[in-house]
Amino acid sequence: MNTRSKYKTKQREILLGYLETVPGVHITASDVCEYFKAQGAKIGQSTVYRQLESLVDEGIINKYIIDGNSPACFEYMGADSHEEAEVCFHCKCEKCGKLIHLHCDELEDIRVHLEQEHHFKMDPLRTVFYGLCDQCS
Amino acid sequence: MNTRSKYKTKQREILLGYLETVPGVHITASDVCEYFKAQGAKIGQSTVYRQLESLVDEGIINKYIIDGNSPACFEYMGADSHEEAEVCFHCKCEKCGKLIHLHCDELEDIRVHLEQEHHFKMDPLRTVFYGLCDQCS
DNA sequence: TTGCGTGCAAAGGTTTTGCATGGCA
DNA sequence: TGCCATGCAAAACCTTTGCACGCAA
Repeated sequence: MNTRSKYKTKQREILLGYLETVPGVHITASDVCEYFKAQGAKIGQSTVYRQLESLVDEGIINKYIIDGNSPACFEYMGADSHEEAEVCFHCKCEKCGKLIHLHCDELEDIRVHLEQEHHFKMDPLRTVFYGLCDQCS
Repeated sequence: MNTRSKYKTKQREILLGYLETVPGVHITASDVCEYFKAQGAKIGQSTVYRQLESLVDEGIINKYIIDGNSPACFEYMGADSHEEAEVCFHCKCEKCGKLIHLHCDELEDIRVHLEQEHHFKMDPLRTVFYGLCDQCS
């Protein structure tokens, strides 16, 4: 998975450094671009997209597609994430659009249940629970 | 949910008539446009998008986003899906696109769990489990 | 030196929107 | 008649791509 040859460029270092400061937070590509701009670092958006894609391939960050029109979200998983890191589930409020991420054993159970009883390998990265959040319901 | 006032326009009727002929098949917005073109019916793409959105709101069709860049898929769920019928969960295979309908108590439990423990009112009509089906995994 | 990474600009494709017109109730 | 739906075109949006240059190893 991370056998691909990788140069250690300045851009990659800055990006990784930033992501490490926001673990468990959802970041969009344009968030990253704006952070770079605020830092005075001039980095093309193509580079941002390409680096993010690489980091996803390497398993260092995860990519979430919450809904088709809003931009994809990325989340730092830690450099050691290939070691069975904690899985995260997502709930999206249909009214206010808030995104909630849950770390919950009970939800983990249903993944096992789906696989064992229904032979369906659920992908937590892609699955989003839609509904109404606390305030909106 | 389906209290919204709705005119019964010709375009809506044709669209619904088409969708009913392809239950369990995933259709894109441009598929619909091409179907209309083949039928000789001149219907703007804005109308297609707006009608599809309405039908999703009414629970008559479901919308699936397989990946952020390819177009969204729609699927006919049946006109009676809003009648508190049996609650049905959906699993979508990311590889072959197959859609699986599940009636399962254990899945029903997580809905209760999400509401009681996490104060999140999950919407089963909208929520789709993404992953790999039996054959594809 | 090799060839991957970068940056800019432009393209790509899907979906949304503004506004005048048409059609349902 | 009142209001919603339609249609056209243009815009918006995120993301990808082509190509020349720069930089890591």
